[in-house]
Amino acid sequence: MSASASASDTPAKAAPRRSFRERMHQAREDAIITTVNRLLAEKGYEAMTVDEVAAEVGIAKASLYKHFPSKEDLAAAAMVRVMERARAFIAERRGLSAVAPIEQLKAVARWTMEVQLDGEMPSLPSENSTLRTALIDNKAYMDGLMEVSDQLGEWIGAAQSDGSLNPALPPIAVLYTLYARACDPVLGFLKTGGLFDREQIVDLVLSTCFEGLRAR
Amino acid sequence: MSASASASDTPAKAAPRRSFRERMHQAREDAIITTVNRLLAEKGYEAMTVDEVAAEVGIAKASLYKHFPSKEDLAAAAMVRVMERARAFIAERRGLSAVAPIEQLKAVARWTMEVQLDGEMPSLPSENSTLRTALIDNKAYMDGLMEVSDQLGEWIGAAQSDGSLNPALPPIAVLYTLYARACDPVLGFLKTGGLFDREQIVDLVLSTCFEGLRAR
DNA sequence: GTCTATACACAGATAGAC
DNA sequence: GTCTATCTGTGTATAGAC
Repeated sequence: MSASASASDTPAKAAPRRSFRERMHQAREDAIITTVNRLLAEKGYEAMTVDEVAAEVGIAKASLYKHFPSKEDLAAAAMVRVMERARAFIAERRGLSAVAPIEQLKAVARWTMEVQLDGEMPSLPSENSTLRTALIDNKAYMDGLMEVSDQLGEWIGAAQSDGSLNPALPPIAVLYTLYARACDPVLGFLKTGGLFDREQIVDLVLSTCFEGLRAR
Repeated sequence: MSASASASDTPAKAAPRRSFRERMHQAREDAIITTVNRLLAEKGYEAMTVDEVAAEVGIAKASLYKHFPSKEDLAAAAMVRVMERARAFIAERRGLSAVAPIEQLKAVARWTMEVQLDGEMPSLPSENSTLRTALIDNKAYMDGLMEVSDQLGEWIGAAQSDGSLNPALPPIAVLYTLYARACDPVLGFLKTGGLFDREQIVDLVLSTCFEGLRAR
């Protein structure tokens, strides 16, 4: 209804102009999600406050609520975006068909750990949080999770078939182990220690993950 | 001053009677810590409320604050007790001098994971929480942590010397990797999946930890 | 030391003007 | 959609009687 109020736009340019506004809108929401993402990575869902988010983004709290109806949706949006990034990364790797499956899995684990080290991995408090249930009801998140899991599952199966990945391990356990790298506290511990640089830390944890602690 | 008000006690029995009261006091605090421990494991520090603790223990919130001056102290007490349990476990294992060092490390990792699976491992939110700083100022906790780390460090060094543990890994990285088993989300994931029983889960994660994902 | 009742602060969420 | 101002619930912590 109010859409035709300012209908004096030239028909040819109507679409671009609305597109521009939507781009602005999208950019604002992107900035919000980026902030939420960082805060979620730093302090977790419970400790993050909406006031804080609004302050860091530089807008009023009420404005935030025009974009996202609740704190849960705010956090869920951040989780969805990370899942999208993961999907994009995997889709890109998928093109490299010459790479061995186990190397693909290592690449994904490495990417996950780098994201966490960069403070961009919103770690959800492992057990029963209100956020958990919200995510389960979030179609975008669950779809992304399923797609990522499917692709990883393929690589896991292939790696077990070609003998590079331990065939005795249930694929689901391997999948969970890879996901767990996203919130592995060892990365933060080693980073705080200050003895190793970013690449060394990732290499170390990647080694313990795939090669194990025991000598070979 | 008021201590001598009811000084009609027979001198011989004075100590036992005060001991009894202290036992009651200790038992109450133990019950509190047990509840805190469980809630901390279930929902984490931020999500746990003092009201909840009081309700589950079955006493008034004000009474709780007579035992522990703040929520942080409450949580810290639970962390200290777990650390004490770890120290006790390690001290016990220390007596088994015939056991290979790497088996000692595995035993500790196994114990840690079992405690977590039993919902008795209060996982502190990995990053900067108010609880973290409180623990650093807690002498009992830090002393326990140091002692545990020292003993594990000895076993790690011995295991690397006898060639069972990968000598290329920095001991500190091994230590952190073992500590990380206390909050490994893979345990909970596999438990929720319902496909494996408790022992299978522990064996699986212990295997991925020491043997790695890659085939040997 | 235990209770009931309450102070105090702050978080999530809204109202309503512009 | 953005703002200021506010409502409402809830959480930590205390007061004060017993």
